[in-house]
Amino acid sequence: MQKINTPKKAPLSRIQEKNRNLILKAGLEVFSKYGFRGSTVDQLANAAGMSKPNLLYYFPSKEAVHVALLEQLLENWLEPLIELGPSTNPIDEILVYVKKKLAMSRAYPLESRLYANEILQGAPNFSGAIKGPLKELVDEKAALIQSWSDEGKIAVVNPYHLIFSIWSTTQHYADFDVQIGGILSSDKHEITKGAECYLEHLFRSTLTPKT
Amino acid sequence: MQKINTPKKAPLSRIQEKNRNLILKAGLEVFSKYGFRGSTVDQLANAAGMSKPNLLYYFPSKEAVHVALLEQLLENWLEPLIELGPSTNPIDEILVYVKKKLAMSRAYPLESRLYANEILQGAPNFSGAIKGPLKELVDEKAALIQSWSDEGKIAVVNPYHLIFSIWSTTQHYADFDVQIGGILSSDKHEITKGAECYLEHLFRSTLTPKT
DNA sequence: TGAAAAACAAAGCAATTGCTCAAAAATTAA
DNA sequence: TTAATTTTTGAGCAATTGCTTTGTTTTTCA
Repeated sequence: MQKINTPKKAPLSRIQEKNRNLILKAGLEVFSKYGFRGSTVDQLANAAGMSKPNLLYYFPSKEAVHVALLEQLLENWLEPLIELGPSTNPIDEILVYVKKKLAMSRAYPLESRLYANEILQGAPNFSGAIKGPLKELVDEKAALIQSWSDEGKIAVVNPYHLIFSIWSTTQHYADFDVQIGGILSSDKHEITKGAECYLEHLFRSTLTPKT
Repeated sequence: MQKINTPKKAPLSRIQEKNRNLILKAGLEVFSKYGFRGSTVDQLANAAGMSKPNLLYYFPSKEAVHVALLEQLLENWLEPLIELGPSTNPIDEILVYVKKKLAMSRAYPLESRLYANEILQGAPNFSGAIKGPLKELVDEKAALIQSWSDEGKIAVVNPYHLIFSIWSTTQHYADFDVQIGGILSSDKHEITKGAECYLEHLFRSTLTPKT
């Protein structure tokens, strides 16, 4: 099959590459903090260190920056779940997924908040991705988890709600960061260690079958 | 001690009562969907069914509506946790709390999203409440849970992270509603039942001490 | 080196923002 | 009824919004 449908893809000069990245980085900072409607092109341009018309020279509109960010986000978001696969030790396999998600919350809190903002506002630019690739992937992995459950290798749990609880507990440390920091006085590293230890216990005891 | 510090508290006429409530209801709808910065006074006035100047006759500014909502929110928010108290059966006591939180997510999704929006944006109008009343309450309940843990009545868990995981898993069903609805095809009632059943298992197995 | 192309930004556009003003309408109290 | 008070709004304010126009500067490459 030939690359027929690829629209003319000018190969991006060095300076284009650099500026697009600056803009996307700025967009991540601003959109993740204020949401799409609460962010302004002025803020984006300031954060990117360039003039407003120059920003709009690289992206046709504020929305285009947002969409580009969301598209890029989806890949990273799906990746750890994609890696969840058949294993002789399903419990550990799932726990590895939990730890990857927690590590991502810690390494990419802005991305997590960008995602949370988009979903909170009704996913106006993301509902396609949710009902498409995301749903497909989750269905596939839920079936895998269900089979482990059927074989008695893990406890009987609803695989969808299991996945939701993994998402919510791990992302919570990024999205509700301010709240957690206000309640716990420990430093970030301490919190992450506590979270990892707790979540390990939480999901291990849930997944371990009753003998 | 006399009520000396009470500022002049005009007792609100019937019409004031009605219109303030209309505005707060409108504010809940709009702010929970778009966040503070993404919402406009026009939207508020429209949703409240009154003219813009009339809305600003009852609240001095857009921010005043937002603050009033957040203040009201804090009480409802704390209530279920306040009710968590000494019990001969700590595990069930905690599970009751989980169910109350889940029920609140289902009954008041807009409130949950309003709260999530505020935290996501760095809690500009809420950090006082977090570091004050919220932290105090959580500290108190964490100590209670810790004592149960020390006495061997529940498993050894970090009580703070336990509470965070209860918050995150239950609120997830309100805040990420759109995502869940996109992945699960079941109706709302079915989802809530599944969630309740799953969370019961999740926290019961986590809290049950190893014999 | 020089001409074509790409990158940039000052100024400005109509529309929208949060909010005010002045005056009209509705309600209340005498 | 009438006068005082409360409630409501059309019009409009300066500032900000997303984006364009227009032209200048910089880079590319022959």
